[in-house]
Amino acid sequence: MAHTIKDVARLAGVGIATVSRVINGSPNVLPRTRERVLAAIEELGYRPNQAARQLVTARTNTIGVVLPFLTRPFFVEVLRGIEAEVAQANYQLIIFNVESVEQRDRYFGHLPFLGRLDGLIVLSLPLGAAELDRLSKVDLPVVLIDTEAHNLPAVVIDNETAAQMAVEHLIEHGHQRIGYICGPLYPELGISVNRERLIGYEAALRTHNIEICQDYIRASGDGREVGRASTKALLNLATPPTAIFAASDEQAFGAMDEIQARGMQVGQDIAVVGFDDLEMSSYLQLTTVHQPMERMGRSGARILLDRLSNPDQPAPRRTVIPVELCVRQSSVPKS
Amino acid sequence: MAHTIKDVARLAGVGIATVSRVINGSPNVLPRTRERVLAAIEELGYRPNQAARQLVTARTNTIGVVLPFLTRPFFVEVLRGIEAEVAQANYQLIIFNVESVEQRDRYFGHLPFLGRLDGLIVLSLPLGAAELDRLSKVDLPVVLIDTEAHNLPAVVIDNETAAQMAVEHLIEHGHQRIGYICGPLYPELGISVNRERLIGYEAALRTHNIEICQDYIRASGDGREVGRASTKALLNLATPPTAIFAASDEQAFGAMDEIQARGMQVGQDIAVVGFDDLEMSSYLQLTTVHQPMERMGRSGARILLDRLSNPDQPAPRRTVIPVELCVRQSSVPKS
DNA sequence: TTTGAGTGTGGAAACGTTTCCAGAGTATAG
DNA sequence: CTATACTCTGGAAACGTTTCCACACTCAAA
Repeated sequence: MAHTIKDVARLAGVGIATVSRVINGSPNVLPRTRERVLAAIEELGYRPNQAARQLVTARTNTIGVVLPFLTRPFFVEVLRGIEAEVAQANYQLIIFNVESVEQRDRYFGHLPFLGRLDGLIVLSLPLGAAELDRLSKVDLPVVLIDTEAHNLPAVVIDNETAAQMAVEHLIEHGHQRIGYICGPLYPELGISVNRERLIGYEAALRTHNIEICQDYIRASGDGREVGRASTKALLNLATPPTAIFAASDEQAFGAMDEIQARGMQVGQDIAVVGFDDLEMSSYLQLTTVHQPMERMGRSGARILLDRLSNPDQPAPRRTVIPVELCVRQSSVPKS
Repeated sequence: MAHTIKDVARLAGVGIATVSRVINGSPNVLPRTRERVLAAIEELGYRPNQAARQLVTARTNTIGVVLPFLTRPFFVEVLRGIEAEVAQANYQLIIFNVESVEQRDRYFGHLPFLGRLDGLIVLSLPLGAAELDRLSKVDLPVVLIDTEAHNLPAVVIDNETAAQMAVEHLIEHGHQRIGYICGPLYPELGISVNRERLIGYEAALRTHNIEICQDYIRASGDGREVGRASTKALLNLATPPTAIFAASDEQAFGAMDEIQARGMQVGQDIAVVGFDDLEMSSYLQLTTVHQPMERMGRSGARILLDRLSNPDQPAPRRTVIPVELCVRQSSVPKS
């Protein structure tokens, strides 16, 4: 059986309160007393029981993160940032992976993490009125990343402006017929980036008095293969676009696959711009909007941690992380 | 303030012990009593305090996973399998990401998770004598995935045999000069797959009386770019290999990059075989050893969970997950 | 010397559960 | 009608901490 604080107290010849003070770094302990206690702790290999500690302090030193599709690079990179920041602050990180509507509803319906968490990060998942309502009732500090909701602190990028920037880059390089490929505009889990980026795409065209052609907009599914299929459809049009803006790098990879499979040159014959800047994108020379994913994770985690150590101070309502366009050969071929 | 079991008991007009019995599904409760209690729980929105529960039961309902490089696809896929299985069993999952030797030593030196976990999964990280010693002292159930250690249950694949199979596939298709590219044989964290796969590579050659040429073996770093560099070195040899076996798909992608950059055809001019079977590998038509990553995660998690619910029954010492070779055009061009 | 503040310490209450134990009630067998 | 067994229930102990409170002591000021 593991030792308790009483064993330590007895061995050190002090009271349990003093041991507790030593453990928690209270200043009011005589140096020689502290040393005796530390020696006893060392000798017994004593470890404070976390459950007992939590029970009395009502803190768990744990934060949770709910995220969709643990497997997709974007979410993993953000998670990595969160993990780094959380570990550094000596908190634990519990993850809840959501891959279906039922799972999401299970988590937000039952809130199974309720007693176990000091705070929660929700990544990319939009929260509906029901979820917000339930969350607000239990007063658990929440921070959102890559999604927004009334009144909750959020770390986001400006998808509209970023997309507009990407499309304007294409326009500046002489393109007038620009396709947009993305995943479903209204996906099951309600993730809205594809919609927001569509708005930016349309804004760029409108600004330059280019007519918006519905045939150039293909919103179907996620992933590389679907991106390739969408591109195939675009290139089979009577008047195909000369440039393609993809709402994700994975889709853009698919576009490049299709272009190359047709014996055409990416950048030369058809320009491609993506969104995310995955590790592979620079290898493939894909022009893309760089999202600082790890930084978004760190930023969100930090906001939550700050709020935990400083409960009265309000968290910043909305933190916009700047993005930038990485211009590579897929849109501007080397001369 | 949140309600306690006492509030529920008072409202339902029963004792706290009865409420506890209802919560924990004890059979000896009169149906109408149970209903009164459930109604009270519902009305108050009562949730049992986890810390109090843990304190008295000495169980946390949480398992931890220590894994390196949260960002690499292989580890993420395995983690996903673990998460799925753990969530299904109504356990929480705490993750500890290790990206440096210091971090690993911090985790295994202090075992900061000690009081918070019912069990631990170690993914891919080899454990030294010191770590094993410490772990055995604290009697925390441990399961290893993709790594092995004296006496601890482990879920692994047979890297040697798998590599041998991959190389023999190349030999059968007429290749005699076969290169092997991989990450460092003795990396910082001690991960040993590259070494094991090298042994399989050598065994295949030896079996077919092919001389092992040290120039054909390039162990440098991880990732796609390094794979490309290794391939460049191989192809610049006076007598370059006609086939390349890469210890990871990421490395194989780099090899394909370099081959294509030289205007040669993958599969036609140089054959490439990888290891992992990432999502992208089928798109790129890469022949590769398929590792059922998610399944490995699930399998390891299940072994741990079984052991937790059944402490006396010994866990299977070594579970070997079968792998298979996925033959695609990178080694056998379509005719 | 007395007062007062300040420092170091220990005992005990409190946190919210689970579970042991005992008791009340009911049904069954002798 | 009593003895026995079984079911349902409630009180209270126990889990291992933190923290409140009280006490003893030291030292400086009055």
